[in-house]
Amino acid sequence: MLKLEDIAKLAGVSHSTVSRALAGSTLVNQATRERIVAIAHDQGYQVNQVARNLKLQQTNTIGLIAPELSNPYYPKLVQSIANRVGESGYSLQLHLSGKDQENELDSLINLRNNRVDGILLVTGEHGLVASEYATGLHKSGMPIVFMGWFPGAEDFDFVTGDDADGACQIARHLLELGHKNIAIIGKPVHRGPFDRTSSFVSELASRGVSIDAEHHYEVASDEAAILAVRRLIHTAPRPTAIFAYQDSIAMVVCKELHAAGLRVPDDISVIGFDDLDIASFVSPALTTVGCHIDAMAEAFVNRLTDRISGGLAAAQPTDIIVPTVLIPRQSSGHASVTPS
Amino acid sequence: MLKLEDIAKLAGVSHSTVSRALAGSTLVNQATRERIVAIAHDQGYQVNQVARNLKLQQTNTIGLIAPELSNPYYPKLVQSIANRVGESGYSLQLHLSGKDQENELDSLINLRNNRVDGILLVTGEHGLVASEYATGLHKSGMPIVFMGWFPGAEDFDFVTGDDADGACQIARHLLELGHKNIAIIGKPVHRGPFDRTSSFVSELASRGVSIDAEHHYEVASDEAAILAVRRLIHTAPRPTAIFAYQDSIAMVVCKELHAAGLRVPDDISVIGFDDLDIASFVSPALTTVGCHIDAMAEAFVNRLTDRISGGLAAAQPTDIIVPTVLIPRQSSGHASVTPS
DNA sequence: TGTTTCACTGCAATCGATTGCAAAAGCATT
DNA sequence: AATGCTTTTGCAATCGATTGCAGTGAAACA
Repeated sequence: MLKLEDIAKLAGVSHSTVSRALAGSTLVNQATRERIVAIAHDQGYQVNQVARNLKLQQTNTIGLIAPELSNPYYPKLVQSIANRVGESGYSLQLHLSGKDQENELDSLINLRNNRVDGILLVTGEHGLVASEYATGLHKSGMPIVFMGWFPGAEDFDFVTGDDADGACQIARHLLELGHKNIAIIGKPVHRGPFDRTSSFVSELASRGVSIDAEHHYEVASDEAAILAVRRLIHTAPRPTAIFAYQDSIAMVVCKELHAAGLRVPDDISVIGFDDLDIASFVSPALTTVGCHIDAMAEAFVNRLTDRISGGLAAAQPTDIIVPTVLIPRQSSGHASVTPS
Repeated sequence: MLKLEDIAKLAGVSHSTVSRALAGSTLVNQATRERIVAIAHDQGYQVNQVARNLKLQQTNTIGLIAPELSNPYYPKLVQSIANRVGESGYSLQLHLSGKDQENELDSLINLRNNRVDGILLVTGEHGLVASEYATGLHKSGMPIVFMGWFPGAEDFDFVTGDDADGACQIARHLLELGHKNIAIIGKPVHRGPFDRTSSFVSELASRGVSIDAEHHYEVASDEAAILAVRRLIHTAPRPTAIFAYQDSIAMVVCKELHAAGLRVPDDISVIGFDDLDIASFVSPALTTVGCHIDAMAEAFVNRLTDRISGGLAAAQPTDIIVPTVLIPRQSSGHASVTPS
């Protein structure tokens, strides 16, 4: 592997001059520079980034920690992020923290040891698991931007979709369709000011509709969601609509309703959350809420690169809330008048 | 950020001794070593990998190039690979080469400049785009392992699923179900000895069934697949089964058949390829062929790490063929006797 | 011709680790 | 106490870049 020294010998100059020439410095004679550049090009010289990183104390690398790729929401996000990171001239070091984010701490340590210039941390359902270490790292000057909300997120830069508003939109959508008897299959997580379930409930409440306690489930797995559906459909009166915490649950719900001989949306409407690509493929296509994920990824990455370049060094941490929109498809319809 | 020198001062020894102590070398007195390790731990010292990488001429980083994450096949693969890479103690640098692998060359250059220890290159439909550069890089000693087949793949280590056998299994499955009038919606790519379409055709031929030319489409997009379906269903006699090149196409096909009022599998059977997670979610659940992706990822990563550690330095490039299995679900059934 | 100026170029330090080799220290043996 | 042998430690080179500072040479001016 060629180094500066080798090019220097060929050009009959010192390695310093080669370094300057390749960097396009005006400190080197134009003729000399062109000659050096030509030689370097001929020889296929490429800078050794490792050495460069050590000297410059920066790596042009951004670390990304995301929980997993099995949940189809994340690949979509990671794809967008990777594209933006690449466009910004950084390399991406990817760490999957695991479904329960159990590797989050290790990932952070690893990224720190590798001296990445900044970290994008996508928190999952468990919030910020390695919060102590992350806080220390952040305080010691490592730029970190979070995606998702967790208690204490306000101390950092973070980006999130406006899930609360999305949930309100769903609530209004269902009310407009005449639903009054609505069930929730949520998750046992609470995202504070961005919580889907509580926003949904309070929006309904503000319009005079309340959720029956036996129509409100918090499920931690697909299996639990199936059980919830089985119990829900035997309550009387049966709910005419189900709000599922996320598309992946909504899909399971639809499947189970179908298995039970109920038609969606004729007998029961189902609405999800996230706008997964698959949501439009299932039958019936899922009514859902989502936000423009590219916009979200762009805000995410830009905020980090701004922090890295120091332009925002002194600025207070801020949150970026990306709007969500309702995407009505086939799984939601008018409330059935006579639940059979 | 603390460095060896700092710990050395605190311990009253030289930085060399600290380095050795932390590496667990026996060249340092046990008592001294324990004292140093304790101090380093108290101070939260972590080695600077960048400096270490420069000195050791290795980065403990593996580069992964994959086309994209929009096609749901890749996230599944990337997840498995990332897990294996992590378990092996390497970091992962991810590059998405784009749907048409247009960034493949840039990604390779970047990985080389960052001196990754080895490269996992997942080729897409376009084969190896940056073949000249990749070949040169490989010859110059960079370990590279490929996933997927392309002309010339035999010169490298590569891993692939046994698509040819999978296609044969589909052929036999359809024959057993009594299908004789079968259509193909393939892709205009040819994967040589692992080609799905040609294996499918020849397996059928060897059992006395041939494909009508007007029942054989090569489509490059979902839209083209839809058009193909529209034309297929108006041919007489209408085919009783469709073999789709991949699950994502099969799903589109099902959707379009449904829209045309045809029932799957009662009127037409549909079989895909890849065993995407979604395949079991769509209705009807898709009969498909897949291989154990974890096994494939493991073989992929292990081969690379073996090359890196030099154990296989002299060994000839070899291919690893991962078996595929048929997964019969609901989208395939007995041939309809009287196509309406 | 001697001096000043300015455009280039090279020397050498630096980034933070690892490691061969030499030196020092410890200990036993005579 | 002198010698020899081990064990332990430190010096200094090295990895391959970047860059402040000093030095060179030529042109310009007196």
